[in-house]
Amino acid sequence: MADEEHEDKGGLERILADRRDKAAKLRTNGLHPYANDFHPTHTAAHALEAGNSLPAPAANEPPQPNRGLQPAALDPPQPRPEGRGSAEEGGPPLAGHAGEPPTDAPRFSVAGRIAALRSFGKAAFVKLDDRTGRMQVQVRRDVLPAPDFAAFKLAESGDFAGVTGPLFRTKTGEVTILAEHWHYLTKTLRPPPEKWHGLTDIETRLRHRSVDLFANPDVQRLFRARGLLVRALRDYLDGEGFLEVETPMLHSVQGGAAARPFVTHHNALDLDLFLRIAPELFLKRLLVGGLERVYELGRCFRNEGLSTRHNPEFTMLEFYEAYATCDTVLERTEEMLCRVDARLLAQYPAYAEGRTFRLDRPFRRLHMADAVTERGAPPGSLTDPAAMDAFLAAVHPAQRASWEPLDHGGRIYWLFETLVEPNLGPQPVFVLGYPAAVSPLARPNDAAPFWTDRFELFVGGQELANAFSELNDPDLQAERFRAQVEARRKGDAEAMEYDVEYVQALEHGMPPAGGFGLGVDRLTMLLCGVGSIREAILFPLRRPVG
RNA sequence: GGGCCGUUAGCUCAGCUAGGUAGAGCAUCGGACUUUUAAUCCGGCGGUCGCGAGUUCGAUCCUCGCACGGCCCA
Repeated sequence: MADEEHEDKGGLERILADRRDKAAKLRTNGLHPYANDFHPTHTAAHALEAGNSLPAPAANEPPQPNRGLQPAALDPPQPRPEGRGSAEEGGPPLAGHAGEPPTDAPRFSVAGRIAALRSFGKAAFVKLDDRTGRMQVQVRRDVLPAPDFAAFKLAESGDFAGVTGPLFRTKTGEVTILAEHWHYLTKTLRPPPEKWHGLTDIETRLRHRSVDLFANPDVQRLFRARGLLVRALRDYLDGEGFLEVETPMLHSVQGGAAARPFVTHHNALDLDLFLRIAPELFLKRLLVGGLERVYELGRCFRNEGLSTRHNPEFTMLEFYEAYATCDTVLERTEEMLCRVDARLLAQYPAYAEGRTFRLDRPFRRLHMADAVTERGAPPGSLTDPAAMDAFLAAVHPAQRASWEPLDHGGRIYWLFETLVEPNLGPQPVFVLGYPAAVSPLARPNDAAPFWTDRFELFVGGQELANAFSELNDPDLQAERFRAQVEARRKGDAEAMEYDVEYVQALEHGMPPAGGFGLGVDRLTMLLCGVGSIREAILFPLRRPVG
């Protein structure tokens, strides 16, 4: 059949043709190669739990634990009556092997993708993967009806199938379904990746995430963990009385962060729009409106380069809380992160291994002014621009081009980024007190208005969160916007635009508030030990093929 | 933008500092096999060696350029 018709064809082409032939043969046998008429009664994990009460095999070799995916969130095991499933009692054995189920044993219907298939001619072992794990199935010609066995013979790894039958333990102790019914569900045309090494090439993995997910259990686990993290963040904030909201992603004014935006166009209005770089200015309008505690978890877009830490679209959490301050937000940050991490580790304890940091409260606090002077900046340079200029000229002449255009506050922040940030170490640390010059939306410190009440949280040496007491003085905000506009005029493409409507909203009165922003992709990277943001995003931006 | 490394069968990789137009394992196909755990055994099929130039009698291999990717730096 296939081998003769297609023997002149090359590798992949041949494989596709052979598999299409099998699909055609299924149809010839009256079976649908893309059937959708099988209803599983159990997941793999549930069936395995049920099988745990089966007696261990009598064989000499010690029982082995079941292999396969770590089950995801599931109900606890159901207690089962004693004595069920024993090979020594019940109906007549189906064949001469130990550990076989009695005829009155309960039946389990499980469906999934064939992850492995070991055939012995008249019998076979099959591994079925579903969302909860991996279930072993034994297929035997003396058990299956003849049409089912014929259908099974056309199965290969990657296909989807459903089986029904009782549970038993193999001689090695693995809980297994003895298939009394084999139901073909989906024929796959493309072969799955190599069964031992899997799919490892990062480029292929990202371009074919669908394959990556079913071929690499770690990847599926990572995205389940990410989903859990997102849920835990929501649960925490919901529990604290925050309202989840959705604000525009299409902005007509660029603001809320220092970043270059994507530009798009609305045809009907003939209007250029920006994809949002941050939701901040809309969320704070909601405080003016009286919502008091709001958060948004959603996508932001920044037109920047790609790196192991940057994807042009990324997920950010921002929350705003009336009557909160930088200090109370800091406390909340510790609490939220510790609680979220505890939920992660309760379900996926392995993510604690290999960490270089511990989320133990309280996190270290470090004032930027102290951090910079500890690294050699003369204390006087923090208050005296001339002293700062002299210090930079003496110590960092080679980087003059990068610090010279900056104002005094900008130079302090430059020193922080240059001297301190690379040496923060892996443990969590709150860096407190940012110059107002680099914090156009933050409230100035009452005692020293050159500074703002702001912090950034660094963990694993990476910036994770940013928060501050919000600036709600409309006139001062207007002044800050004017400075941003001036910076844009001088060529700073990341500076904000003057947001007239936002200032007007502040003129209606925004309650004093604290605000917070967190990179969800980075949180995932950090807590799950992933080195690249591309790994933590299901479909990171790639250059199109061709 | 700069430096280094990579691109060989559907997948994972050898081969490249001996230049003689390709190998292994898995998958797949044919055969054997009713307790496997990367099953085993026997026999097949499968490749414009990333793309384009150059050197050479001859290039997967050497040289140059390009594309794509990875890591590091800015």
